[in-house]
Amino acid sequence: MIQTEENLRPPHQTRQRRLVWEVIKASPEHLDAESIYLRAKERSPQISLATVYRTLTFLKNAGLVNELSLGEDHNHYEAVHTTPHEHFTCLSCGRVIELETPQFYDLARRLGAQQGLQITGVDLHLTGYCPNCATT
Amino acid sequence: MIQTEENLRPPHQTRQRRLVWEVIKASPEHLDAESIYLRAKERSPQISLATVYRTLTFLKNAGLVNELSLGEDHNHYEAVHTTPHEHFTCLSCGRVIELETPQFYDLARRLGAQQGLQITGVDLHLTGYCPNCATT
DNA sequence: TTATATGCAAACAATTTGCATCCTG
DNA sequence: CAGGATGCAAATTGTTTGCATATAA
Repeated sequence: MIQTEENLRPPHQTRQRRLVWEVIKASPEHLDAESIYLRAKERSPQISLATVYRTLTFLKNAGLVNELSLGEDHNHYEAVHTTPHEHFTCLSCGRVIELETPQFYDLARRLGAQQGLQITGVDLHLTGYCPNCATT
Repeated sequence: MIQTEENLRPPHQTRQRRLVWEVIKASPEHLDAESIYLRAKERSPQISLATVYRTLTFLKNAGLVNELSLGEDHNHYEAVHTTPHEHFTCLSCGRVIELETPQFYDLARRLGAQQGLQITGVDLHLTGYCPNCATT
């Protein structure tokens, strides 16, 4: 059926959706679907992994959650920050560090504009060695 | 067996490896494994997808090929350029544009250093609208 | 000749989907 | 009560692996 003002309804507010969203918001790290599932399960043992994935899609569309590709074979998720930021992964210990460097966004927009590109998203993933692991 | 100077042999030079490498070098776009497989198959019909994947791993380790995550559920591959560059994906038409903007690398190294990070890799993926699709 | 590379098919891991049922609004 | 959301299991997709055979050096 075509969605019209008439029949369009707001999405349902369910225990599972609230739960997944709370798990993501509560975590300082970037969880993958499995971890979100396990944490949600602690509070709602019947929740299924499929629902977690469906909810993640829902939250992404709602603009509440970011999906991250950090070079692994599965994705990670984070609550959308008010301020844009980047991710750094240490090649030695695997730690992921967040950086708030708006300079990248300015630079991206500026350089993009020079080529006629309208930049709406900047996804920067840095790799290298963190202070603990740096060789020098 | 443990690899020593004694028993270490150079990798074999096979038709399949040459073929996969030529396909990648010859393509201006960023092919995925399946596309590489299909193109290689035109010239060597018996080649298998498994060999393509194994060769991609081999070429990555050799530093000849880059693996790209462009937001899809599968990876893309490109020959390593002499100059670093970034990728831009148009959200409207899907076109991928390459940008050569060393500024990002300088900025990344500079900002990283400020936090004690030794940056070895900069993976930047821009999204937005290309000149044809820009709404202005 | 001998370790390495290949092809095939089976195994895997992450994610998606069909369907019957449940539940929110 | 009606349409959306869930749970379960099965299906898909991208990628990897075991093993017998073929091949480069």
